[in-house]
Amino acid sequence: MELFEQQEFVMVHKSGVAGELDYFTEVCRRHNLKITPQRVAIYRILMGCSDHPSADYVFRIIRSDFPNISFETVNRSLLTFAEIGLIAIVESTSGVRRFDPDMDSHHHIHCVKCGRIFDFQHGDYDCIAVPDSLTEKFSLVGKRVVLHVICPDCIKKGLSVEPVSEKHTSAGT
Amino acid sequence: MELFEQQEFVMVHKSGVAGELDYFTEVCRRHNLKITPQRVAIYRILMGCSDHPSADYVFRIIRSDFPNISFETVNRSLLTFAEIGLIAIVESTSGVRRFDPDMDSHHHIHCVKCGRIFDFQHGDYDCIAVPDSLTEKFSLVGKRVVLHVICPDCIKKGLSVEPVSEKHTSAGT
DNA sequence: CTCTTATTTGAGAATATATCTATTTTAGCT
DNA sequence: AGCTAAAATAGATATATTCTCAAATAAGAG
Repeated sequence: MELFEQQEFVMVHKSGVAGELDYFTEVCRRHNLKITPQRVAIYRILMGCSDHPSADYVFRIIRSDFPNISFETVNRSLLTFAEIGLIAIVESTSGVRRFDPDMDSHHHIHCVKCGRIFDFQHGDYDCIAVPDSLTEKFSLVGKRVVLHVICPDCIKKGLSVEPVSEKHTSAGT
Repeated sequence: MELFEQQEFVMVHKSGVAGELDYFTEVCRRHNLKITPQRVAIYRILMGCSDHPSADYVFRIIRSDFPNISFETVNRSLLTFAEIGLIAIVESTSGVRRFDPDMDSHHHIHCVKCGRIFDFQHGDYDCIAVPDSLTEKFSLVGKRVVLHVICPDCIKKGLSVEPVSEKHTSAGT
């Protein structure tokens, strides 16, 4: 499962609802991964997400179509997808691993109270320069700005609110 | 445990080995937290870390001095310290919560292969502007640039290396 | 279209991580 | 020294992730 070569191909034909599955198929082929119904279903769900689903979230959604699928399959597929660059793993502070189906350049807002993560676009941030001293040592895969905030909901709730458990609260963004 | 007011005080007298415990004491007092031997020991360990320890890491270290301390105490103390702004919780992709004893402005390099997190300083990044449209809605607590890379070790190890388990591998940075 | 094989799936157990509860201990005040 | 609210502890529980291996199957070969 090579990770190095993926970058040059990313976004070849990702646009359009029809093209998404072609893209998925192509990337899987390139990495000698079989196209299974489970993987297709998982990928479809990811493409319908505008937030940052956890494995558990995907698992719960997919079960309505696919009652026998195992959590293990969902989780392993997500990790595999991340390895071949179909999706990303989001940096988070909540202790639950979250995935990001959006591979276009974007940035994140983390609420330090509730752990929610919001996406935002900002052209200025897309083109920040990375020092040569770093690119000499590290192979750069991506970059992003992360803002730590207290979100409007948590501001409303006031100062003494504990972070909520994210168990079973949709994808938790 | 108020989170809002902390910013203005950060770095009041943090410099110097001697000053660190004074600072700790002062912040605890301000938040009506008791100065217990356990908390002091945990804070000392944090101040000796140049990386991003997990609760488990701190727990294992502290046990050599403090054989009876419980994991619960360590974990709760770390969360408390984060709440009062003595340390930060680091965004990570490994599924293990990590803490950052360094509260000065700095940025992170995440290895997407092994999950290690490296700190770096870069003046240009410290002063990136945050759009008004965001600060109007969100209460800004901090900001940072996160670079996603493959680290030198993982480059050396080649393409087909799986992410290593971080169980018992020091603090895992 | 069928055979073959390496990959993938799924069930259950194991491990890792984090939190809760109830009880005992103690820091810090008087 | 005594009091009291806060904190520490042990143990149980909840949550999240990974492992193991037998059974199922995608995809290429014939």
